[in-house]
Formats: sequence, C-alpha cells, structure tokens
Amino acid sequence: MNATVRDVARKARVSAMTVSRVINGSASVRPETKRRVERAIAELDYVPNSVARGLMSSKTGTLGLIVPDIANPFFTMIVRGAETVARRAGYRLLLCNSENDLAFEREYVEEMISHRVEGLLIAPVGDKSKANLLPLIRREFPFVIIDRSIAGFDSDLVQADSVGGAKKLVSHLISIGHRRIAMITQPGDVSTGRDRSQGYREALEAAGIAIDPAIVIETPTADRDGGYRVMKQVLALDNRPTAVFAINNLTALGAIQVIREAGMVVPDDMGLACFDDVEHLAVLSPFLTVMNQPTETFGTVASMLLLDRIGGRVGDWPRRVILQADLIVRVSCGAKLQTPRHRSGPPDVHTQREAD
Amino acid sequence: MNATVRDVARKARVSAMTVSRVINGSASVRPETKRRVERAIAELDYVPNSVARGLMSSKTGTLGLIVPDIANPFFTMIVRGAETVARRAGYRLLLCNSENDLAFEREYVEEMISHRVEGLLIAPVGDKSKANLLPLIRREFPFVIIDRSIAGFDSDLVQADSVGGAKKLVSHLISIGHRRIAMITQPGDVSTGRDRSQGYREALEAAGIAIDPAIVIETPTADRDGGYRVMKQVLALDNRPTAVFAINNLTALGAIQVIREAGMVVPDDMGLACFDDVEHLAVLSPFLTVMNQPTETFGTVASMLLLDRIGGRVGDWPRRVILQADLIVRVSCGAKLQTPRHRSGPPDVHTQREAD
DNA sequence: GGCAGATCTGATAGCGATAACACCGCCTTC
DNA sequence: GAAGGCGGTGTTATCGCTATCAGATCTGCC
Repeated sequence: MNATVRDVARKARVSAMTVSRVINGSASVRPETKRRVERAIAELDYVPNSVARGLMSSKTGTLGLIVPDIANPFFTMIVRGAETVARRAGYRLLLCNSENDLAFEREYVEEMISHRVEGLLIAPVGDKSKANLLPLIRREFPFVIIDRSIAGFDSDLVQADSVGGAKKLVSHLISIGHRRIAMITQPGDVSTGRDRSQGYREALEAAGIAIDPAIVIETPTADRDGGYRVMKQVLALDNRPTAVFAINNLTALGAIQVIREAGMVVPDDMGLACFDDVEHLAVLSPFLTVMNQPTETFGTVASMLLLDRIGGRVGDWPRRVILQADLIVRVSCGAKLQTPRHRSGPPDVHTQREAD
Repeated sequence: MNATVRDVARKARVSAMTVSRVINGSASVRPETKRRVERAIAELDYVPNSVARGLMSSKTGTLGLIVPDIANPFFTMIVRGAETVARRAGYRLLLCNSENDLAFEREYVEEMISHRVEGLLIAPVGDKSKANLLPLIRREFPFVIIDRSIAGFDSDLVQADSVGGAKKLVSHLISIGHRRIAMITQPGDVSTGRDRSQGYREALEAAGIAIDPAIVIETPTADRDGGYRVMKQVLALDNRPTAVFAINNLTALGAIQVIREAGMVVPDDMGLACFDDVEHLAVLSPFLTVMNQPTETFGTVASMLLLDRIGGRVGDWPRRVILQADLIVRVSCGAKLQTPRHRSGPPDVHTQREAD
C-alpha cells in the first residue's frame, strides 16, 4: 500500500540509494536525476518510513513523557511546555498517564525503552519510583525528572523550591494573624508532600508556634476528592484551625467544597492557601491565595535538559534546576488587599503580588 | 548498549528464532529451553525493540493525536479520554499541537504517516484542513475527526450538536428577557463557528428578533485574547447589547475581563453565556451559564471509532457520532435561579457581588 | 520395529532505509 | 600520458525482529 524507496527507484530508473540521497540531500545528485526522482516521489505519494530509518540510525525522533494525569492543570502546562521545545527540536512526544500508579509507571518506562524513544521526561509517582527508574540508569538512558525528586536518587531534575515556597506561604498566613493552621498534605514518600510539610513546620517554628500533628493530615491522592475528605476531618476537630494550607490547587478546591457545604465562608470562617494557581480560574474569580509555580517552564526546561543530554552536550553529573515559585496574595487567606476590586488592566485583575 | 535477540540467543545457546518464540509465545518451546532463554533475558536486561518489530509487522502500537492546543481545557479532556481508551487497547499516543496553523497541521499529518502510526485522531484547524487530510484518504489511512467537521468531507467524526446547542443557549437568553444579544464567533470556515452562528440565528428567528450583523463579530482565534478584543468592540457600540453569546469558554473569559475593566458587572450590566464548561472553575465559582460538551467522551468515542477502523471491524461508510451538550444555567446569563444563590454560605466574595 | 504425525529448533530471507565501499567517467596536473 | 581527484551512481550489508520453511527429535500406534 505504501510506496518504498525501491518503488520510487524503479519508477525513476535509478537505485534505491540515489533516492535516499535525494531525500536526505546527503550527497550530490545530477540535477536531471534528481528531478526524475522527485517526480517519482510525487507520483507515488511516497513518504519515507521513519520506523525503518529509526531502526538503522536508532534515532526515532520521539521523546517519552510520563505524567500522573494530563488533565491535572499542573501537568497539562508541563506537557505543553515540553511539547513546544521538543517540537522545535524536531521531536514528537509519546504521552503516558501513570495515574499515580507505580505498576503502570513501571510498564510505561519499559514500554518507552521498547519504543526506543530517545529520552524520557517523567513526573514520578514518588520515592518508590526509584525501582522503576533503575533500568534507565543501567542503560544510561537519558531522562529528566520533573516536579518530584526521589530520595537518594541523583539525576537531572526540574522542580520548584517547595520547602521555601511552603514556608513563605505559611509565614504569610501567620503574618496576617493565623496561629492555628492545618495542612492537607501527601504521604512522606512524595517529595512535594515531604518538602512542603517541612516548609510548613519551618514557618511555624520560626514564629514560635508549636506544631500540632493532629492538624497535619495526609491524603493518599492529592486531588479534589482527597482535599474533600481531609477537610471533612479538619472541620470535625474540636479545636478547629483558622486556616488551611493545602498541598495543591485541587485539594484546595475539594476543601472549599467542604467549607461551603458546612455553611462557612472563605476566608471569614476559614482561611485557605495552596500551591499552584489555576489558569483561567484566576481571571474569572481571583480568589485563591497561592504559591504559583512556573509549570510551563518546568516542561520547557526539562525538555531542554533532556535534549542536551541526548545530544551529549553535558557531562555525567546530574543537573538540578530549582525554579522559584511566586506568592500571589488574593482573598482566600484573609489578607486585606489594598487594591480596589475593579482596578483595570489585564490580566490578573484582582491580584496583588508580594513585592519582595 | 542494548541487548538484542541475538545476544540473548547466544547466552541461552539457542537460535534467535527461539528467543523470539519465547518472548511472543508464538509457538511451543521446550520448558527447559524456555527457562534458559528467560534467564538470559533477565541477565542481559533485554527489552525487545518495538521499532524493529514495527518494521516487520507494520504495527507500531501508536496512534497520532493532533489538536490545536493541549493547554486548552477543552482539548485537554479530549486528550485524556483518547489516551485512556488507547492505552487499554495497548496503544500509545503521539501528541501534536497544531496551534491552529494549517501549515503545521500539514506537516504533522505527513509526519504521522512517516512515523507509521496505526491511526490518527485529529481536531482539524477548519474547512481548509481538507487539503491536509487528502493524503490520508488516498492511502486509506484510518483516521477520525474530532469536534470540527469539514465542509464537503465525509469521514468518521465525533462532535457535538453545535447548531442545536447554540439555539438552546440563545433561546434561554431570550426567555429570560434579553432581546439584543451579541455573538463572539469564529470565521465561517470552522464548523463550530458556522454551526453555532446558525443556532444563534435560528434562535433569534424563532423569537421573531431581527438579526443585526453589527453585533455578530468574528475573532480569528477563539481564545481569551480573541474574546477580549471582540468584547472591546462590543462595548464600543452605540446600541449596546444586553447579553453576549461567546463561542467558547476562553472567549467568554476574555469578554468578562473587558466587562470588569469597564467597571461593569456580569450579569447586571451584561449577560453572558458560552459553550464549554471549565472543570474546577465551576466548583470554586459556579458562575458561567454554559452549554457543557462531554469533552472527555469526545476523546473516548473517537478512540473507539479509530480502533474499530484499524481492526477492520467496520465497513467503508463513515460514521458520524453527534453527542448532546447540556445547558447548565448559572448566574452569568442573568437568570433568576430558584435556589437562593447563597444557600449554603456565600461563595467567594467576587462572584457574590456579581450575583447581586 | 518402523512409520506417520506432532513437537521442537534452526537457517534463511526479508521488512525499508542507509552506511560503506566500489566503480565509472572525466578533468586536472606535472 | 599516468596518477590522482572528484562527481555521480550502484552494490552489498546491516539495523533487530520474525515469517517461512526445513530439518531434527520425539511420540504413539499398528
């Protein structure tokens, strides 16, 4: 069904090699021969088979990308960033949703090796992903880890300063009067959970506030459902906190649902702050106080690191890129904003960025 | 660097063919031989090369997916749906962002053919994409079109009932008292723009309202920026409309920005309704009246159609799946909701004001 | 015991593209 | 005029895997 170099060669009355040379411009071909070949290509509607090419050259022109969930806006932006850079470099992305499942992740890593992608971008499930990544190390397979570091594992990595960011965010909550602050966090084997919890503790300690383990609650899944469940527990506590620090935007949304269902108002009855802004949402309803991570940049930088590694343009040592997150103070935390409600000028109408 | 069947064969003291048989279980192998081979595979950390396999069998285990922009929540959900179904069937997705650019689209189609994906899912740029898709037809390449149909082009297709949906939405605006309704639309060579404009006209005609071309304004890009620009024009009109029908969620967000910057309030000063809900956003701020399309289902159904076609389980005739969109009435259109808006405690302060 | 048939295994030949080399003219160059 | 160079082209072998066929070994059965 599909024409091959040989078909083109026959039609143009040359050898397959000459056709290849015309396609790749890899050597000079007599203008008239070239024309004949080009005509044959057009007539046969010939498209080179990059699978065959990939077999010869072990260059498949593809990169693998494994994320827990593309539909999570956080990862969506990472995908977009990664895709943009990859495309410019002539690469396509093979997309995998690990669904935060270690077994899936393992399979995908193996499948990416099998597909002979030239490199792998991965936002791992957690510390236990280490075992899944060892095959990559063994093969000296180029890969870059995104967002979550893995304890005791050195590799190229792009992430945000979760400890610092959490500390800043919680310190802000403290600065506007909150003393009893709950945290919705993730199990300690996910670096973002671990780091943000640490930032939380550091902020409290710095303010001389005792840490109450009863109001630091873990959710196995950092999504809306998880936030919802944990917030239910928080509201059931005897000694209710006045504010909640949610590990990410989705858990915060779940928490808001619970708070509203309980007939309470954010921030009057309960302050709220979290990691990760939600694009678009900020336009319609500039409400959540967040630590905004440069998610798209995670993707672009990770791709760039990966391409460098594929191209052999870097040494063996792992490169860790730590990007800064921005504190965006809006109303959910209970801060009094100086700006009027309907100031003009896009994009973040009701947003005040901290000026430090 | 990577072990091959031959390496495994040598180590297990069998032929490459036998190794292949063990891997694929394609023929019976003596248990003891099998064990030797499996040990060799484990020791060499052998992973079969699916590129080579793909060359032999022309089965690459990949599908192509071309969308204008993964970061657009509408397409994100399509990607997720498509990925889920593809994965269950043992396929990976090769992701392409066409950026609504016909030239990019053309390249991507060719590249997908070159990569020998087994089928292609594509949300086309518009009617002009026809030329880009002809190579697929010529090769009888399996593909499914998503969201936007192409004038004069028959193929497998999944989309929503844009005409009916728009009619329903605009009729709703009329039913709650709006008589002068502007529309932010897309050029007529994109089916969603064409169809929704038609629904808009049908609704007006049914209500005996004359159509004023001056308040049906096109934006070349149906994104926030496009909505922003068009809404500026709308507000500059002498005879301002009382409501706006935006072709999708992003243009609606852009429109809201303009309205707010003008010191106006939705829906009191300007009603607003659009196609496409925004996940998460509805939780935080149930504000926008929308026609909600089952986006994830677009992806899953399209994948299913494609897999059927690849598997040769269907005839030649094209299948068109039209999914229903749901009208979700919230406050932005200006409808008086029966349930008190702040029944379980007010949502965030800003939407609260808009609801007054 | 011997033969048909089943079971197991190997050799060979591609899938489609291209690297490496060989070759043929023809032009320089001394 | 022989040696060398170079542009243009073809031949061969190979990437890693597997379809196909053929050979080897074993089994059951008369």
